[in-house]
Amino acid sequence: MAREPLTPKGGAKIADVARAAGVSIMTVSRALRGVEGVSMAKRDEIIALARELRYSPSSLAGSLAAAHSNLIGVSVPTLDDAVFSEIFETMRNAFLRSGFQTVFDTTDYATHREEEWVERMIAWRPAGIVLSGVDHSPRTKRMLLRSSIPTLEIWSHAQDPIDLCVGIDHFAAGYEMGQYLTGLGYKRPAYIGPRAVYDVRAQQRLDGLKSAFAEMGCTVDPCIRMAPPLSFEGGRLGMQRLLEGTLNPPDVSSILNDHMAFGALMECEARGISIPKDMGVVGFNGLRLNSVLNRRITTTVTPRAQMGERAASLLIAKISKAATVNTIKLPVKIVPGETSRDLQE
Amino acid sequence: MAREPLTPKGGAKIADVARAAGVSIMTVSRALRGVEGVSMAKRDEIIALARELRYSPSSLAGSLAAAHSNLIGVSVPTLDDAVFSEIFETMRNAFLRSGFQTVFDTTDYATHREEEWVERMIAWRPAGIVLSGVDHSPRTKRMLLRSSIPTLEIWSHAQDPIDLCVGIDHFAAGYEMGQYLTGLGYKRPAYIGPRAVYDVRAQQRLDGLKSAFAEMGCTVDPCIRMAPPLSFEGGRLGMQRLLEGTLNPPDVSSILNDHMAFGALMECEARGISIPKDMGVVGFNGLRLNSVLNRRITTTVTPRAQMGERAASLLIAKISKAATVNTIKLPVKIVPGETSRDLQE
DNA sequence: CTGTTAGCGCTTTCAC
DNA sequence: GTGAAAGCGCTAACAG
Repeated sequence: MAREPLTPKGGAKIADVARAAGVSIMTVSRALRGVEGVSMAKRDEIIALARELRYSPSSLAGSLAAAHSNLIGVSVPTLDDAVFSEIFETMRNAFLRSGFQTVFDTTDYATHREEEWVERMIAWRPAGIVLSGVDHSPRTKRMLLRSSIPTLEIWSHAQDPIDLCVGIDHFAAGYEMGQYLTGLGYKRPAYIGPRAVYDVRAQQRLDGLKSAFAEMGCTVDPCIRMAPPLSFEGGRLGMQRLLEGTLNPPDVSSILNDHMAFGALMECEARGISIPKDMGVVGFNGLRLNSVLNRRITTTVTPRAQMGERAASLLIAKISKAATVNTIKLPVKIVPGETSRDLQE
Repeated sequence: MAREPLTPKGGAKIADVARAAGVSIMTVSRALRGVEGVSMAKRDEIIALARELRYSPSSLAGSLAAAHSNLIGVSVPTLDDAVFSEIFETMRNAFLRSGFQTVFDTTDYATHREEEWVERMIAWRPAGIVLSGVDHSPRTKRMLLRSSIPTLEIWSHAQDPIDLCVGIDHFAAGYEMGQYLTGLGYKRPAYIGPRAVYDVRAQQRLDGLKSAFAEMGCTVDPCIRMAPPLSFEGGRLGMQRLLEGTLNPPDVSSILNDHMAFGALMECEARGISIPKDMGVVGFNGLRLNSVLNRRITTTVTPRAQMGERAASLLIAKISKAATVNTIKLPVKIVPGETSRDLQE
């Protein structure tokens, strides 16, 4: 057994601390974990000694022996989108407060990447797993279900959650925006977004939008499909494509998110198209950028921070086997800006 | 020993697979890890059997026994800043390609949070650790040094790296921008950024800027110090404060990053201040937003993707004990936009 | 190519 | 309050 010891530079192990303190290994273990059953005096002495010996407990050994870890795995499609970095940040903070360590990966909206990640993650026996943004492969679902690891889906209010779910109703959000726009008198909407397979939630919103317009006998056309990154540049490029591809521009453009919508506005500005006079533009999410614009983009504000908060507490509750609901649906809010107007006026 | 087994739902362990295959545990271990020393036939059979039994290997047990894990810990100050999410994303991808799993946390620029994170991280005996954006506490350095875990500092070109380092020279970057601006004839610069203690790198850039202006007998004043989030809103608010606090506005404002600079531009627009006629504005980083603006912000482009790439390969090289350099300094590039002009013309 | 032995560093259980 | 024994699930080392 001549292999290098796992502990840094052959650093102190629990046995070394025990020897130094003249107590058993178990007493050290209890003292360091703050578990009942050690006299105050001994505890303090042991803690001081451990520090002196620069003892660093091995989470690997600890979790293996204890049959549970404090790891929580979180998967998001991308950090490129401000939405997911906000949701993620809130969750991570909440988990940290409860003593959990977040392990994390991005999937680029690819279900097979998510599947591989779930498999790797399960191998670490985490306390919980959070999935977001994409639909999951059947194998992903199966693995998760069998693992009996508490699992939470965030962002979309799933109709058929694996376990727990916190999110918004994307179809309804799209529908509401559609109603708002038809209410203003818009009749020839266009759409700029990702390819359908790429982002299921976006597609659900588009379906909602279409549905609302269909009630007024209108179709959403054209639907410009962009490749990632779906941010500023994608929006500008999308609008360029939209305008160049038609002789009869739409009266309103619904765009995947506020950042893309901003890019689109820049393209309009460059072409001398006046918004909202010549065309309406609406985004999605209510991102921070919007708050500094002198002419704000009409958008649907999503409750990202709240979502992260609620998701974290729901998952933590489940991990500690507290009884709770399984599903939370959060509301969105349409916030009119100066990129749309009432056509009847 | 009546505790619940760690394996999901009492799932199969390596011994179960061995029994089913009629071979020893070691043969299964070798077959599943793809290690030399198992006949093709047996290997395929074992793999099929493992799949059938839904065997999920425990990374906990595996890493403990093997005395190393495939975890890499990465700490960034914040994901709010597009810069760090880009660097992080590139690194994470590179690590993944090499079979490493990224564990991650944000520190909000707080050295004590970084210190706590490093302590937790070391407990997992990761293959490597990446630190970014902040100066480290003495205890953080000591822990890392003693742990003998390969450590890489990214973003800043540290003068005294713990181990490996990939970054830019922030002082030089600030100085270069200062020279560029004095060259254009600017004489009364102002600055909008974070508090000095908050972000050491930003302070270094400011020092460089000051230094260049000092050579022309000019001082950078006022320096507006904002609290986070240092994004769009912070920039707008900062410019508001700057303009309201003086009767004699600066001839150029150097702003922490492009997003803040954009916010500042919005404030100028609202007040009827024409940029660059009445005042110059420069940002930092060359963020994506800039690429869609019709009037781009003069900025310093930083090589984020390259930084992440180089950092990952350097750390991986060190982990596999390949000989390499310890430090890489990357160049930045000033890209003039339409928010500054030559005052001599 | 395959198996046996001896742990990795810690926590559980149970006895004192 | 404290300790001894018995693993957690896996891999390194060595012997065939």
